[in-house]
Amino acid sequence: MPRAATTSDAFNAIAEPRRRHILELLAHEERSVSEIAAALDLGQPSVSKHLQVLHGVGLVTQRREGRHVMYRTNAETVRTIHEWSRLFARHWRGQLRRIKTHAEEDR
Amino acid sequence: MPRAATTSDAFNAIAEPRRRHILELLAHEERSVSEIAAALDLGQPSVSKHLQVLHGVGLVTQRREGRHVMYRTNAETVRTIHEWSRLFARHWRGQLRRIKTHAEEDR
DNA sequence: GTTTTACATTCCCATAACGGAATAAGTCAA
DNA sequence: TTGACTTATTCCGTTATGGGAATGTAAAAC
Repeated sequence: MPRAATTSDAFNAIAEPRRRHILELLAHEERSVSEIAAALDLGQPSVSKHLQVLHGVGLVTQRREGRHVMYRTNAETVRTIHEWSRLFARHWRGQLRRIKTHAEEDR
Repeated sequence: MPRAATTSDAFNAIAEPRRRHILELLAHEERSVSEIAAALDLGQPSVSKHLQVLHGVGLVTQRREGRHVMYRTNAETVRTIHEWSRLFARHWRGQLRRIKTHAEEDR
């Protein structure tokens, strides 16, 4: 059995460093494909393909604006990752601080 | 250029669903390789290889106990994932609730 | 030392990835 | 319609994967 497809879920999609960069770039503002390619110094086909992967798992939204297609991070899906990793929050730092920081880190 | 190695960082290591299961299983208590294999219904070689990947990126710790090797999740490394995903917390839920929940979710 | 138990490490193969080049497809302007 | 521009989709070659079987290594029991 080979590795799971990058489009199988958000966890596989964010395994690629360039896709994480794209998500960071699109977190605050919409960008077109060519803008992303310029910002990350990548070829346009590569960027398009990365965006299809991200869109496939719901990590970005897509909106056509004339000839351009504007992409933006869908933070709600990133939240899936956040929630999963939060399962381990109870074990961050030593056991002593657990009670003290429980309210903030276990939230 | 192929996909990044599963051992390149924690993001790549947790892309595999079975490795996430292992981390969940080892979050609260140490387990030996054979116990993990039994719990997840996987072959021993597969489990060993997954554990090497997880250990390589610091997601689990390793301790020999006689013939057994005990593994346990290293939550501190999972925290890396948590912190990255937290970058997007500002965009969870609508803009209106942002101020109200800022203290808890942006922490 | 020999046997048993517990893990780790090959070897194998089918599958999928990534980037780049080339090409296709969709949109607007004249 | 033709042409310019922006994005999407093949096609290609290189590389890594995950599982199973077989094998290697390490530690305890006898």
